Amino acid sequence: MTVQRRLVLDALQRARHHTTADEIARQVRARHPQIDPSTVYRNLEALEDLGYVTHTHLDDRVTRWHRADVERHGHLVCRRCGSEQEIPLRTLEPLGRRLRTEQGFRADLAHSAIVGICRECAP
Amino acid sequence: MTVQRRLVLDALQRARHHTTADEIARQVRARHPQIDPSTVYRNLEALEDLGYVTHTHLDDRVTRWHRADVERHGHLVCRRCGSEQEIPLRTLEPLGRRLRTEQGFRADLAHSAIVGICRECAP
DNA sequence: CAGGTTATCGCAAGTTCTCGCAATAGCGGC
DNA sequence: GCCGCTATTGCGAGAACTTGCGATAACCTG
Repeated sequence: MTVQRRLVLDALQRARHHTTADEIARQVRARHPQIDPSTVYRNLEALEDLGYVTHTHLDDRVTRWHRADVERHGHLVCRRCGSEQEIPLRTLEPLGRRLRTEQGFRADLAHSAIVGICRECAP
Repeated sequence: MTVQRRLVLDALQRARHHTTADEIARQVRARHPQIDPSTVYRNLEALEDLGYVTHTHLDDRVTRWHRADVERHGHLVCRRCGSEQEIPLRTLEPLGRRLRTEQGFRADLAHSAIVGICRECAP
């Protein structure tokens, strides 16, 4: 556990959840400008391998990072207005069970948000 | 419908499905090197707005493009071995209905692959 | 605690995709 | 066909990562 790795973890601790790697890099570099962004990116991956952090995919492009100990949950993202909504994993579990029994596939349904049109944007 | 747009559509027609924008740009530029990659990217978006093409997200990072007239289906991607498996949308429909009635959310369950561990990689 | 092995770091260059802008091509009305 | 308007293009710059590499720090092992 190096200094750099500690700083990445601290920044992640401070930001409540769903932070981008870029944002973390910015925070770390605000206090320690000599730390390279690539170090932050690499440490997020390393910390994920070690089980300290996880990432999810909310909207189409950016990866969001958070501590591994926060409660897991699903996401609904509206493709029209961009709103993000959290839903309990319980809602997704029936599908998880089905994929497990029918395909032998162990789905991680919290990993990617479900894209669609939210109630407010529906015609 | 400009020449460039036609070429992008043709390249997409030729590649069976799940092509990357980068690959399409490469193909188009093989014959017409003066066409800029940014034009390809912009045209994929434009063609999507026009309803000719769609994109999905398979593994974590790259966007995959395909013609809009191919049958829609879900994807299971193994995070360990990277294998991709197609599943009928029918399997995902119960969840779609549930999100619709409980949250008023119209989910597009073909848009993002479901990530997990496939049968072969399971311990 | 010295010596060697391995992991990690900072830097620089490379990828892939995005954006702003001036030039231009397509297109409808005359 | 010509004119003017708008959409589209190529180009250059830039954002957001990724990768290769030599230097350095961490960590065994005796």
